[in-house]
Formats: sequence, C-alpha cells, structure tokens
Amino acid sequence: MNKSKTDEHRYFDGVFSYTDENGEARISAPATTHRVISYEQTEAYKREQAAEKWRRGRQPSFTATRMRNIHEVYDALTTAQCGYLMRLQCSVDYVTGRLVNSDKSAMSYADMRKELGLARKKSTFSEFLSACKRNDIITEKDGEHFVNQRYHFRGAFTDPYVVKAYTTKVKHVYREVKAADIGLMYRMLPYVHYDLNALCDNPYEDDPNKIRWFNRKSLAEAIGVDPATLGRRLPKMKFGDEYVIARIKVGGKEKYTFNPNVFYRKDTKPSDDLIAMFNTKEA
DNA sequence: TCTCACGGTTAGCAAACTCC
DNA sequence: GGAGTTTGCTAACCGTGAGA
Repeated sequence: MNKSKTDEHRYFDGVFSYTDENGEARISAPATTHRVISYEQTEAYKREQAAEKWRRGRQPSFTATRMRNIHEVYDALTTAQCGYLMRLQCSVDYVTGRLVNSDKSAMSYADMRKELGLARKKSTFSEFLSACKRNDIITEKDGEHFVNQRYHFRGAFTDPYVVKAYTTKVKHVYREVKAADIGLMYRMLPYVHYDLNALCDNPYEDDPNKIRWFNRKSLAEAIGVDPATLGRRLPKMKFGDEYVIARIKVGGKEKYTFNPNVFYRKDTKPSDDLIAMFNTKEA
C-alpha cells in the first residue's frame, strides 16, 4: 500500500481505516471484495426502500382526477355540483368507473341521493345528475351509472397529470363543509404542484425556484371567484381540527398548499415537512 | 323527473381597515 | 402610500318543498 499513514491504523475484514497526513479519515479496502458507497447514496437507498415499503403497504383508498381534463367539468357544472361529483367519485368501482355501493351493487338514484345527503332534495339531485349526463360526465347504461374516466377513475395509473383524492378524507370533509366549498377545492385541483402540493400557476415545473405560487388574488382569478370569497371560505374548509388548505405567509407574501392527507399527486409518502405544516396543535 | 315559487345563502362590489 | 385583506350591503343564485 503506497500511501503515508499516521500511527492510527485499524484493520478489520480486509479494510484499513486510518488518518492521513492532512488529518482526514480514510478507508482502504480491496476492490475485489468491497465497493465504495457514499453516505448520500446510502440515505437515498434508505429513502427509496421506505417509499417502496409505503407503496406496497396498505395505502389509504383513493380515486384519481385527471388534472388536464377537469376544466371541462367545472365549466359545465355549478360549484356545488362539482362538490357533489367530488363526493360521488368516492364510490366509483375499479376499472369500469361504475358507481357502486359498499357491497359492490350498482347505485340506484336513491343510493346516490343518500350518499350525497340529498335524500329529501330530489330536484337538487335530479338537476345535478341531468347536468352530468348532458355533459357526458356521468353516463347511464342498463340502469347502471358510470363516471366518465376522462375525468375520474379508480386504480393504478401511469399518467403523471393526476391528483389523488383520499376517499375517507373526502367523505369526512363532505360531512363537515358545504358542497360549494368542496366545489371550490375541485376547481383548484388542476393547479396542485407535483412535489410540494402547492397551489401554483405552473404545477408541472421541476425546479422549485421557478414555481409561480398563487397568492390570494391570482388563485381567485384562476378558479373564477372573488378574492374576498376565498378569504371567507378558506377558513371554513376543515374537517375535525384539520384544515384542507394551508395559508403560508413568507414575509408579506401569502401562499397556499393542499393538505396531502386529502389531495396528493405523488406515489410516495408525503414528506414530514408537509405533514407538519397541517399540524395545528398549539404548545 | 320536471316545474314553480319562495326563502336562504353566497358572491361580488366598494369602502374601510391593516400591514409592510 | 400602496397593496392586500376584511367587512357590510345587496343582487343573483341555489336549494327546498309541493305538486303534477
């Protein structure tokens, strides 16, 4: 071994560890039996293993929304009707998009009305359903109803331009807020950033420094409401103690981020930073 | 499933207020 | 001082219930 070493030599399993003349810790080992892996590589591997474990584990049930198509839906439906659709899509079946009850039987009109809390509001429901049918958002065949998979579906996907909605959370939110509020959330779905869950003008941007975050005015413009309306409605968009949208203030600038427990794009577990952002427990 | 009338709710506007 | 936010008022919209 042609290198100068200090007196601190340690040897184990063919590996020398020592401190060189500059005081830097070094390791030397035969290339036939060992290879060099950086701490960064090790950490990356651990992260990937954790992500894979999360993917293989029992993930919360979700439905998928195609970000690039749903403008066709909210252009055709009222805000409240978008909220009804958001809730109803929690009941779509895998593969077919058929609307089903928990026992997998096809949903009847009465089942849908019950699910939407419109059991006693027949005209509201029929207006919603006819608007959906008129615009091919929901179709009917042999007495069964199907959500158009151009907009919503359940199951595996490869399309990166998809937002997942966790059904348990959506149902919980639906119980606690108005359908119109969920409709507002629905209008925000095309603007969810892949990495950060941020609401921004360029949700497909890879470089975090180039993300154009929405402020209240630009978010209101994007979803077609008044900024004052957003100011009034956002604090009401919560379930239990948890909020659906975080308002982050950096200096004087306000930004918005979706709760990853409700809407999320990535296939991996949300980061701890993102989870912590929605923890509102006080000291 | 549709229509209609009515009442309640919401969104938009503008003014006041707050914060940087 | 200016930009952004909140608040009060009001018109428009939406949901409701009854009836067909």
